[in-house]
Amino acid sequence: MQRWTSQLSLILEIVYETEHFLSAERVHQILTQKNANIGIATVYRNLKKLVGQGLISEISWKDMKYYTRHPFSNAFFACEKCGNILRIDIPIADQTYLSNEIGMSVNKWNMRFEGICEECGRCT
Amino acid sequence: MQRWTSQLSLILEIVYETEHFLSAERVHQILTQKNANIGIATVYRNLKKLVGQGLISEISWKDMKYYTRHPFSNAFFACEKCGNILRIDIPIADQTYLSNEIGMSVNKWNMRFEGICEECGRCT
DNA sequence: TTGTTAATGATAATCATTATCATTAAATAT
DNA sequence: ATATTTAATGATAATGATTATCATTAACAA
Repeated sequence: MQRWTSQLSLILEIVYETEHFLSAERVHQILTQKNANIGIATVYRNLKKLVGQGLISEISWKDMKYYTRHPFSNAFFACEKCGNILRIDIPIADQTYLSNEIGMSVNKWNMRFEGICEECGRCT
Repeated sequence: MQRWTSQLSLILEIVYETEHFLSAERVHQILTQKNANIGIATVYRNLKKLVGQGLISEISWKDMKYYTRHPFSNAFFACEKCGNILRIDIPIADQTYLSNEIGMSVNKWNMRFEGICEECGRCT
């Protein structure tokens, strides 16, 4: 059976209070800032577990994995300059709309966009 | 300046004659089958170079990178039943349209859909 | 044909992630 | 409340895909 540990709780909390994507290392950083002394292995373990339970979701970009509180399907924008990964909401990202557009029943999707984010675009 | 080597040529050829995604290791395997004795480091190096030149494109899936002859941006549909990965063309996948929709300049995108394909849907 | 230097190949290094294992602490039974 | 069971933790070693290093090779221009 599964045990609800304080570590798991804290990690879930951090992912849930963040709108965008976090790497495992970033989660560990935040934990340290909060004076929670949790081993990096436990962070990796619990993020993986939470994905398995469908509470959060995971994407791969370049050489790392990133996590977000939005389970399942996501659209995200990765800035080529600052490296931030922003979750975005786009109207086309609708299950029914997509199924019609594609002509097959879509259960899950993942859209990755790369470019220059608003902030980086402003300060050329 | 850049040099057109026999190794680069062979690697590009292999990616171009394959419709699906290939890992670096798979490319190396195929090279070996063709009796081309090319070091694995060269395979990685040249795949990366070809991506940089926009001749092929790269995705990250789980813990590995995969390469396809379709440059830059791709839409794929993975059938959960038969496991086939179909490359699809969808009208929403237009650079300008997407940039407007998202509000940031999109240079590159990648869409992965998962569900039941037409054929599998027909013969429930 | 020769000189320059980018590319190669063998392999060591890197680095994100996972496995190991002794110890700790949830959850359950007493 | 206490003891028991065993999943979870934390420190760290191991893994594995990818990248860096460097002596050697081979494109390509002169």
